[in-house]
Amino acid sequence: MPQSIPSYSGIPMPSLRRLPGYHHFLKQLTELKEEYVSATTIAQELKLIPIQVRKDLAYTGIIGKPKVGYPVKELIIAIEEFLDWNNTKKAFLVGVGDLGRAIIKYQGFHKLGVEIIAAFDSSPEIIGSTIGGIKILHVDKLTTLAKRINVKIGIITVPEDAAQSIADKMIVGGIKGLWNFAPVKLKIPRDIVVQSVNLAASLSVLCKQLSDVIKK
Amino acid sequence: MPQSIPSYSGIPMPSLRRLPGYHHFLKQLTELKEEYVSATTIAQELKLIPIQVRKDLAYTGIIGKPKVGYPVKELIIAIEEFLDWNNTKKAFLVGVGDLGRAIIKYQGFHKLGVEIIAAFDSSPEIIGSTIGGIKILHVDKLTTLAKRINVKIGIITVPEDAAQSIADKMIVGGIKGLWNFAPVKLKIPRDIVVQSVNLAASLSVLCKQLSDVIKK
DNA sequence: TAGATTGTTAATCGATTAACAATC
DNA sequence: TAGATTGTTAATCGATTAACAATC
Repeated sequence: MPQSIPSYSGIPMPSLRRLPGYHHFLKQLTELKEEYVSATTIAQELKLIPIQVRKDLAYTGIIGKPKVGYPVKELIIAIEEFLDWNNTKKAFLVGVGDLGRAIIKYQGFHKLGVEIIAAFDSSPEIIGSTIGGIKILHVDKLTTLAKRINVKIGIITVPEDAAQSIADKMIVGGIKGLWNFAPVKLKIPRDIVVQSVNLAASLSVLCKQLSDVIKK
Repeated sequence: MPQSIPSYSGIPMPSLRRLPGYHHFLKQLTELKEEYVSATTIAQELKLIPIQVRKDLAYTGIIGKPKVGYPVKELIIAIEEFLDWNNTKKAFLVGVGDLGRAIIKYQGFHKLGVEIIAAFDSSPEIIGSTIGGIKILHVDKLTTLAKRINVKIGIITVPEDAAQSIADKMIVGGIKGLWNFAPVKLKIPRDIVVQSVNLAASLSVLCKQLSDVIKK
């Protein structure tokens, strides 16, 4: 089997990943009171080509006007609907180190419809404290609480060796989507969705490109 | 122009991104004192298929033995050499918030050959202090210091609106590779390499897959 | 109107996967 | 030896890019 992913709605993964970038730029345009925007303009800003932008946007169901472009407000809404940002999803975060703290405090995920309800750790010093309005609880409460509150997303910011066991607990608690920052390939059932943020991969690519460029 | 990337050594980007994962698994094998490993074994562990593993590994120049597999130690070295991990590269980090702190403290990047030499911020409260053995300096010193010490990598962990100007400073300072955590498309000259960690894209993909799975 | 832009259908390109001979 | 595994060459698949008619 390949690195096959649970059926998602026909959109290619790269297109899906580009959509938030379009949204971001469109939001800037609304501040400038622009009513319409062309694929050409978007492409220039994001260093893409117009045809690619049109293809990507088409997946959201938006319909543009020839000669005019896309209606900015409608397009923003189309992207948000498509990405399901309006549907708030509850999330638990486990592992309140610096990275966990950064994610808890960062306001930007609300607009993606993700709301961190509680955070968990195993260290007695921080359990009971509050960060960015979020209570830090003991990991042991994770599973039962997840079940009770019907939490859908689990954010894993624990060290590598704890990641799998935390993932297991989350899954038992009924969590369906994992956002994983630990450098591990999580072993999970088919019906669970995972996105891993692979920092080592990203930095390695940078180093490799750098050494190639310099060598040349 | 597409999202074209500076000439890197013929390896496809997806293969390049998978290499650190292979390395990680191989390191575990050495602890178990395994001498050889087959593509099949690696594939199972990382949920890939053997042929893909063989193709990826071939880029490093490793030569395996039919029927036996790949020599683990040699393979580890081949990956490290290929990714240029043995060649230590100096890095500056700008933006000492929680995320910046997390990256400074994280030990794992040393093995990728990246050494954070100094960190920068604009907030007087933390300038002068030390985090994880790293001095926090004022951003104004960034450019001249980068030039003097010959720093190659810049890590950008500042808020969105500061990212571009920091990138500019880094480039003036002679930095050639940017590791960017701000949700911005940086505008940079051709000879500069960028890897952006796009958290919004990652989380959006998760949300979309989740809503598709649940809807079904 | 003329020209810019959309959306559709086709062509290209590159990564993944398959087939298979070579080999330990 | 027989069978598992590598590495190479070919086929497939999917994303990107091109071509072009439709249209405001």
